[in-house]
Order: sequence, then C-alpha cells, then structure tokens
Amino acid sequence: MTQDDPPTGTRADLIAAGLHLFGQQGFAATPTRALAALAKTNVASIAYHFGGKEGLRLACGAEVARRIGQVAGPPATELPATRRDALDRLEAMLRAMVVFLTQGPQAQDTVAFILRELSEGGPAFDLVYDAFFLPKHRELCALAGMATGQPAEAEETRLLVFSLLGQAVYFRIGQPVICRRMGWTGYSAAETTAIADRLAANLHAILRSQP
Amino acid sequence: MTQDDPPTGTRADLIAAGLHLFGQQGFAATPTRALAALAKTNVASIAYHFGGKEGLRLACGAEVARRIGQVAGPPATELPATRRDALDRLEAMLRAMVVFLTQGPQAQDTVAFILRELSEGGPAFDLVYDAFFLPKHRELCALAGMATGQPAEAEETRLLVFSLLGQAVYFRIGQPVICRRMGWTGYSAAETTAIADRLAANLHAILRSQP
DNA sequence: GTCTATAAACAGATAGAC
DNA sequence: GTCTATCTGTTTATAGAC
Repeated sequence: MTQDDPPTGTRADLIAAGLHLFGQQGFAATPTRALAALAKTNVASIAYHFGGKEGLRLACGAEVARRIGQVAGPPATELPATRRDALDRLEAMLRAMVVFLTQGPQAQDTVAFILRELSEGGPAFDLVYDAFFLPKHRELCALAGMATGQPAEAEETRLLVFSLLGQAVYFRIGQPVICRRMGWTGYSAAETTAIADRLAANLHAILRSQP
Repeated sequence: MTQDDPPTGTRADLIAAGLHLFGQQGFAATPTRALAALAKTNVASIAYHFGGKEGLRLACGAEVARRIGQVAGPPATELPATRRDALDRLEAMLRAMVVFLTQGPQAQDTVAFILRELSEGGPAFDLVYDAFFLPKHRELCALAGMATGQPAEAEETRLLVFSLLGQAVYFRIGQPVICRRMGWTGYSAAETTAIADRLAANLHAILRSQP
C-alpha cells in the first residue's frame, strides 16, 4: 500500500487535489469544498475514501513517499571506485535535484507538499523522512566522504552535505524572492541550467578545498 | 509609524502573539481566540486596534520591518578597500546571519513569520522585501563583486549571493530534518558555531575558486 | 460508490455595557 | 480602552436517497 501501485479513480483525483492545494495554501487554509471541486467530485467522498480531511492528508504523504521511491530508486548498488567518480556522481545527483526541484511536471506539487508538511510539522513528515530524506542523505554522505577522504558519518561530512543540499532547496523555497531579484518570471530551462551550473561550481570549489 | 518607536501595551502584546502564532502555525490556521488568549486580552481588541485579523497581520509585517531595520542598520557607508577586506566583511555578515537565524531570543518568531509570509505569498512579504531583502542583497552583491572582481549586479554575482544565502536559510527552515539527522535537540551555541564555521569555509572555497 | 441536504461546531466581526 | 454576549457566515462531518 505504500510501495505498490498508484491509486486510481476518485481516490487518485482527491490525492492529486490534496497535493496541489495543501502544498499551495497549507492544510488549514484549504476547505474540503475546494478539494472536492478540484477533484470533480463531492465533499462527502473525502470522508468516504479517507475518513476525513486528515485522512486525505496522510494519503497524500503516502503518495509522496511512493512517488519519491519510484524516482530515487534503490540507493545505488556499488560505490564509486575513485574520488573523481564520487565527485562526478555527486554533481550528477545535485543537478538532478535542482531539475527536480525547479522543473518537474507533477513534481512541483510533490515538492510543495513536502515543504508544507515540514514547516507545519505535519504527520506526513515522519513518513517522508524515513522513506526518503534519511536514506538519500546517507547516500550523499557516503559519496562526500569518499570525495573528501573523511568518514561518511562524521559530523563534518553530514553538515557539509546539508550545506550542499540547502543551496538547492533554497532556490525552490525562496523562488518568489529570487525571481523578483533576478528579474525572472519563473524557472524555465535556461534559469534551471544557470542555477545548476552555479551549484555545481560551488560543489567543486568546496570539495576541492576540503582535505 | 514604520521606522519609529516600538508599539506598547495591548497592541504590542497582540503583535507579539501574531508573530509567534502566525509564524508557527500559519495565518489561516490561527484563530483570533488563540491570539487574544496569548496576548492576555479579548478577541474584540483585535478589531479595535487593527481593524481585524488581516490588519494584525500587516501590523506584524510592519513590526518585522522595524526590528530588522534596527538590527541591520544602514547599508554600510564606505566600501572596503581591498579584496581581502571584502571577503572579511562577507564572512562577518554570513556569520551574523547564521546567529540571527539559529539563535536570537525574539528573532525566532521574527524569522518564522517572514518565512511564512514568503511561502504563503502574504501581504507582509512586499513590505519586508523592499525594506530588507533587496537592500541587503544589493549590499552583499557589492561585496561579492569586489571579492570576485565581477560587476556587483552581474547575473552571476546575484546568483552566487543567493547560493550563499540559501545555505544559511536552509539551516533554519530544515531545522527539524537537520536536528534529527545530526542527533541534535536544537541549536545551542556549539551547533551554531559548527554551522557558521562550515558556511564560512564554503564561502572562502567558493570565492577563492571564482576568478 | 456517488451525491444532496443537513447537522453541529467553529470562525471572525460587532454591539453595547462598563 | 476593555470586555461579554451575540450575530452571521463558513467549516467539517454525516445521514440517507439513489
């Protein structure tokens, strides 16, 4: 139910509506009527399918965990052979993350929903932390550790990885500020590339100066 | 009224309650009764002093702009003489920002409120952008431009400054994730220092590799 | 499974005494 | 300026027809 097939029909429509509206306006600010209207169904179906508004929120969290499991895949079977390989893999993952955060068709809703749950301390947060954040961060730490020569789970390495991730996440969270200051109307392909190039340059500079 | 003396009495209590609760739970999720209770007054006083809940939100925004104006001060009169000076000033400002974001007695509420308004696209956002974000970012760009030898308002410079800021902001926004992964219970002095050292090291690595 | 109609709780705003 | 009591609209959840 967490890792299996995607939901269908009215359930899927309501979850899609939940991801979109909860992510955009927040949980409390979203009336059930708006959810039902966006999903082209009636308010009662929320209670029928999920037991209530709160149940829909949890179902959205489960769906996010499922989608992310699909995209991220297993945490890479073999470790890279050389420092150079580790650095390349780190850059590839960082670039993929920027693309996922700034572009992404349905990813936009997924990302917004997670960030909402994070800032609201919502119940879906634990789910996503265990299913995604923790394993992904460990994977990045293993690569960063190999690139710097330090232990993967050392405090410095974990903090270093967070500082790298933070740059990417900020461009999603601070989008309104950034776009206004940059004179952009949004993130199209050109802007995403500019951001990814900047962060890749930072990555190399930071890791090169490390040991 | 925007730059003058701080509010007093019931007005101040309500604004403090607004900053705290709006920042923590969001605007829509905060009932007026909770605001009145925290401010140790009655619900009617919100309408009396601010015209309504929305008015209180704006007053909170104005108060944030006022506090920030106090802390940030004027944008530094003279530019640094050498590249080395520019780098030192950048590091000092970055460290001050980390302390402001992670420590800070009343700053915690102030920061949370701004981030809420940012993510909700609230009306207080424009106020804070003009009063703080834009001038501060310009100041940082001037320093970064001097440190890298590029024009202060070049796209690369503006993006570089955002990537530096993003690291700092993320440690505030992602606090729940970060603390769980690091095994921290919160940000005390030791953790703040560790973060600031990490970001200062990143700053030097990035700017050194720039030109 | 889907829908309409309604119930019960709650929201923000306000009138009017003090 | 402060407060209690109340008004009016909206919310979520549910009962019951189809």
